[in-house]
Amino acid sequence: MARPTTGDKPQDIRRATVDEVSAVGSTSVSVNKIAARAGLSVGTIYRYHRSKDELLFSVFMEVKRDIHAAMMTAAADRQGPAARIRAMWFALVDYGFQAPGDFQLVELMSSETRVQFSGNEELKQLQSEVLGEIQKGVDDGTLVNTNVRTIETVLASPAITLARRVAMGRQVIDDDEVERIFTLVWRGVAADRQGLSG
Amino acid sequence: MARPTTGDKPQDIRRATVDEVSAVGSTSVSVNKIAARAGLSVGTIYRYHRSKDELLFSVFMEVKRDIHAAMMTAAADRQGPAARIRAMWFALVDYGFQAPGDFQLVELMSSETRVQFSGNEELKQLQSEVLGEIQKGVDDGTLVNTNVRTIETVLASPAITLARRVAMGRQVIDDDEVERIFTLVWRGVAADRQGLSG
DNA sequence: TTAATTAATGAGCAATTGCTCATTGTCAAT
DNA sequence: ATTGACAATGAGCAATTGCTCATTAATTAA
Repeated sequence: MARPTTGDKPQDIRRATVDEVSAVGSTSVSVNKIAARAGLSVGTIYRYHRSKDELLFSVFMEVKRDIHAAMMTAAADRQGPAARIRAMWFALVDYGFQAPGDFQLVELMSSETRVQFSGNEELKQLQSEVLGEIQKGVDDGTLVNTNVRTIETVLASPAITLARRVAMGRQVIDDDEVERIFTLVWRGVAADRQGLSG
Repeated sequence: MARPTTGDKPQDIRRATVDEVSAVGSTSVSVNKIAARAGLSVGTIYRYHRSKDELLFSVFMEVKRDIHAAMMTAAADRQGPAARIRAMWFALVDYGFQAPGDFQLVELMSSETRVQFSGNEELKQLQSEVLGEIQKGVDDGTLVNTNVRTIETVLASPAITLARRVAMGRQVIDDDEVERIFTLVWRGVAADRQGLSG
């Protein structure tokens, strides 16, 4: 008894938002242009989102969830902290390789001071799940016995750097380089040396 | 035989630009607001800079030079790659602590695909000086024998992450955390272990 | 004084922004 | 057919943008 939605508008909007943000930046992005890119009218965007801020934050959260899910799925069939963390790390980098725009959106929006960010419970939840995986590694002696956040910083930073480079198309990064970086990072955070070559 | 400039306008413009960019982002920044923040009129900005793009890029380059100089100065009186690289690393983090806005501007502008960036000779020069320092470490056996760019990525990424956190005021980072992070990173890139505790 | 030269101003223009809302399209039930 | 309900449209508004340029301020040389 109503006009049905044609196509998958939310998905179109998300795709257009990611494309536009990764093209012009998260702050100078324009709703009018997102609508044009999605092949929709502005009004339609405002049927699905209350404001520009809400639109950006909602797409940001979707992407965050996807990245988190990719990491957790990769870890799912691995046994033990070493294999799980390695799988999560490569999943993170891989996500950046396959969806550079998604990654750039997250990066750009994280570089801003947004009230919505600090204090968001779901965001905290995702973060603590990752820290939990690291904690297991510390507990069983796989990882060096230090602050989990410290370890997380050392692990995540190069992964983010790598993914960002791909997102910017600045340079091509081959699998060997990714492997080399993980090797160095793992040397740093692993408690003992497991098959290292000077 | 002409009206003299009063005050240091270029410096006022730089400060206002850094503040405005770190407040609203590099793409949505407005020349009108920079002028207002600097206590100048728009026209004056355009006496010193040809366009908005040129203004942003010129301030970006100034900051880049400052950061580079801080690293090189810190390394100047150190002997040997280990001490020099350590000094450079802490100088980089320290810069981010003391001038968060500067750091945020560099970060935000580097996250964009700007034609001016790739192909800029001065930028390449700064980068190659840093890589040269690392190369010395590889040559004399201090650092692990792998690609210098790989080592640079592993070293720089957490430093950038740290500085960004400070820039965003997201959390307070004490000296111990900085030291802990450097310890882990150095474990990763150093050829042998020098006084490490599991 | 007067002329020449440069510094600095800020009203204002064309273009673009986020967002609204009157209108039209499309379905199910009557 | 007609009606009620929702989906989707896009012209248009008030505000803001990057930038211009006619004007004024401040100085020295003649």
